[in-house]
Amino acid sequence: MQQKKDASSSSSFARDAFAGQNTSDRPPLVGKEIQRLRQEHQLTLDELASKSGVSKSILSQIERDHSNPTLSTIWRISQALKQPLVDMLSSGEEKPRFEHLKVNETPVVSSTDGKFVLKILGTLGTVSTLQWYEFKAEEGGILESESHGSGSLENLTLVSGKLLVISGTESRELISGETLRFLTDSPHRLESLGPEPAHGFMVNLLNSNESF
Amino acid sequence: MQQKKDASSSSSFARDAFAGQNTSDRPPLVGKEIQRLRQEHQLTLDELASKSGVSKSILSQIERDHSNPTLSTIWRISQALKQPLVDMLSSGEEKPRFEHLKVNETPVVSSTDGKFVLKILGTLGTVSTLQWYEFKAEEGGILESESHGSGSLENLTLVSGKLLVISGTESRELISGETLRFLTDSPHRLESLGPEPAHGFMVNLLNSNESF
DNA sequence: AAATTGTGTTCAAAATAATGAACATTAGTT
DNA sequence: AACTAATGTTCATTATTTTGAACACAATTT
Repeated sequence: MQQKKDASSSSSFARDAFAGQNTSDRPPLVGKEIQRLRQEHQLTLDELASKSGVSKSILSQIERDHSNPTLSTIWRISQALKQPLVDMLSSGEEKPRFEHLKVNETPVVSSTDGKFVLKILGTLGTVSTLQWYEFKAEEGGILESESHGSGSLENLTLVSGKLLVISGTESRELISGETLRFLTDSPHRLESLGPEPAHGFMVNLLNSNESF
Repeated sequence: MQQKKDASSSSSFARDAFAGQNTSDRPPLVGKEIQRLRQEHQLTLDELASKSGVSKSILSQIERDHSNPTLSTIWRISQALKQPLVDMLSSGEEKPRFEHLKVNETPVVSSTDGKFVLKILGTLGTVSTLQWYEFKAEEGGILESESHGSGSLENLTLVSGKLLVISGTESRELISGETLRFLTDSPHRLESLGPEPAHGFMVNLLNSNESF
């Protein structure tokens, strides 16, 4: 279907009015940043076009935030400008100093029987993979996990209750206040021994070397 | 112009064969990561579709890397999953290149009056620098810290009590069950507001060079 | 000043991302 | 097993991005 695109007033992507600032309720505006980088490298649109393989015309539009670029387009531009893709996006995106997760916003994972509940407190996937959780498990609650990959490490700290940890053929019993680190390169299992519910904190370091 | 899109063999975006790993000569494959996050939040495609405003069908294709999403599409998904856009992209992207790691500067954690107690649960200094703690602070307990370096991030989860967090000029009040992440590239301060003692977990990512 | 060259913008056409509905598949019940 | 409900995939259509060529404009040269 053919339609006007560039006419100044009729683009459904028109956010020209906001071009100055990202108010965090819209996708980041990458135009300014791309233009800045291009000029920093002293490239013309033509030159960047041939370096990146992205057409000159769309570059022009992207720089003016008249187009909503595709992931692959952004990526090709970032390559040509030797700039980590992520930096290009984050520059325009305002970085909230605080990220405040309210109680009901914290993602929760629970075992099939609902007796073992994990609250996902945070993740970091950039370098190696890191995730941390708060867990609560009533008596008998069981959490079974597959291997997290070779070199992966799990760190448990028990605040209250009693917890049985089995990894591979070995097992340990944790009591309140203790911390246990163990390899999770094989299936493993946590079980709340009760009688009071197990409560604690878990930090997982996933070794993402090669596959994931 | 009309053309087949989804037929398994004929997409110009077809990189299915490479789906396992990003060799950094292609745009990042976000599918796996998006799917992981969606499942972590226990959402179905329908649910994520309505939360994000992105159609179910394109979500399905994006998760399988059969489509080359638009910036705004990725952004809407990241919003619905409460995940910084940048993290979603970087996870699949750059492999753990070895970046120059600064010497592990252990932060000076000063427990001013002894009312604020930090238990060091673990550290990881090899990759990026990571430390985690359990803390307990009776009413009025104050923890003041210097900057941990630019790009450093602190993650607090409060299990019980009430906590006031001040970083730079901003401040937040945390209540039981909430999580707060904030930049610690400037001096910051935690204060237990009581009356019951503040108890929680803290994860510090020091100078994790990637903006979050 | 006219011509030329360099640079960014717009146009019509082609490619493809996004949508909503229909379809397929699995999981759970009667 | 047959039905149903829930979830994911594919289809036909629509909306948009992307492209290459033509255009406009400014700066420099002759």
